[in-house]
Amino acid sequence: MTNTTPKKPSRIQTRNRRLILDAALDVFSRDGYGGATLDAIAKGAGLSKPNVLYYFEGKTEIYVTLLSQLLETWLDPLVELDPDGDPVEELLGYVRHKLDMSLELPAESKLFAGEILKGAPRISKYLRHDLKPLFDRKCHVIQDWIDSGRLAPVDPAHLIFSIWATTQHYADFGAQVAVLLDADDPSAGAHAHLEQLFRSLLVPPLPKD
Amino acid sequence: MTNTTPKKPSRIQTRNRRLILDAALDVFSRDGYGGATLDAIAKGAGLSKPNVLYYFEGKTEIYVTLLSQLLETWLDPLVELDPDGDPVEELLGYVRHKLDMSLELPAESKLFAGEILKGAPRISKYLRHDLKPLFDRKCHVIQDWIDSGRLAPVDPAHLIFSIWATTQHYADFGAQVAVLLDADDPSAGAHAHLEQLFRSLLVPPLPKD
DNA sequence: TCGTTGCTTTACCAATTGGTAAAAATTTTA
DNA sequence: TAAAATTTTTACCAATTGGTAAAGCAACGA
Repeated sequence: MTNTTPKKPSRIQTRNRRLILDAALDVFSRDGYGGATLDAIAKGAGLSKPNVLYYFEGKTEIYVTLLSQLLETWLDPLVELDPDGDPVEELLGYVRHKLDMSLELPAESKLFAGEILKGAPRISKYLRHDLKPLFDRKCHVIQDWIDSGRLAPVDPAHLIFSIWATTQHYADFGAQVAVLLDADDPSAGAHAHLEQLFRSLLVPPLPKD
Repeated sequence: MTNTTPKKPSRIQTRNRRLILDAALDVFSRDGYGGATLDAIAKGAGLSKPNVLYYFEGKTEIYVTLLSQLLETWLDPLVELDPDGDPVEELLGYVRHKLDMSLELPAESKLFAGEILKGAPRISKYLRHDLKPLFDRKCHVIQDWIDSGRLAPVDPAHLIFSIWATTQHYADFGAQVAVLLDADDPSAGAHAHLEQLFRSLLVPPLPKD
């Protein structure tokens, strides 16, 4: 009875794979896939390059592992969108949650953005298999809310795009925001503005009947 | 009387520099600065690598030239925001213009996005010297509109961020949009949605008195 | 204590990269 | 047309890169 999943990882394996992935997040998000080097990752992890390659088959495997693990965390707030909650509050809560993630985990957001920017060559299958079904499900939820008159009639897909775009902007374009904004911390202003933006869009025109 | 700007460029110079910059736009926007190679650019331009280096001092100079030229084009619609026009229509026109640019020139948008994503290490001075003053000026215009009651009270800076984020999303995250959207062409839906999004935000609560 | 297994290091390599030197070819100018 | 200037090619290089081979070292069960 040969086991395909080769044993369970040792303590050292767990620790070092973690070290490598943490360092890789820094390097990949700063330099992009093409600009990142195994040496930089190894140095960041405090390991030698061949030692890094003992834990991962190559640069690409590190990158893909990182991204696919990331995708889960990243989609979690969308999963939590509750069909039984109050539509406007559910969506505004999602906006808040997404914005907080962008402000607190900019490296993760940037890593993902960089991959999409280049056409998602290495994670398009994850997009299709994980993201797309979830996206469709949530579009349907939003459409139901609209049909029941508890949400202004909007295009669900484009609404989600807008939420993603506006929230991630503070992470992905953080360098630009920092230059343009005199206040050092954009978070308060961003929260207030996005609340206003999406509330004015989403509140249904007439009371619930 | 020695001239610092060394003569005017010959016809060949003009043509080949154009060829190189066009090819570089493709390569840099696809592979990022780190992933791009001079060989790829040279091949794209139909020139040999040393020949490319006859026209530009190095990879970095090509990249910076491209970005600084691009910045001008990219900021042009913002320049055109007219203080004497109707506030809501001016801003919605800006949204439309910006969205059209993203849909029609995705490579340019991606190149710029990639640079900002990495912290704008090579164009931060352009951001400070060109973008920031323009940005401040236009924030002031918007604030005046608000103060005169012709625009809903919004944070001008964050409003501009939202416009940039939502419009550029269709270029920068085009790969993701393509996977998620069943319709092949997002442009119609995007235009309608952004019109709705920003109109509902910007229309002032009360008539002009 | 010995051997097996898992982890790490040293030394290395082939390919690619940005860039150069200088000759050759071409175009322009006188 | 001949000289001068410009453009292009050929041949090359040092540095970096992703990756490998294999020996050394550590841990652990029998």
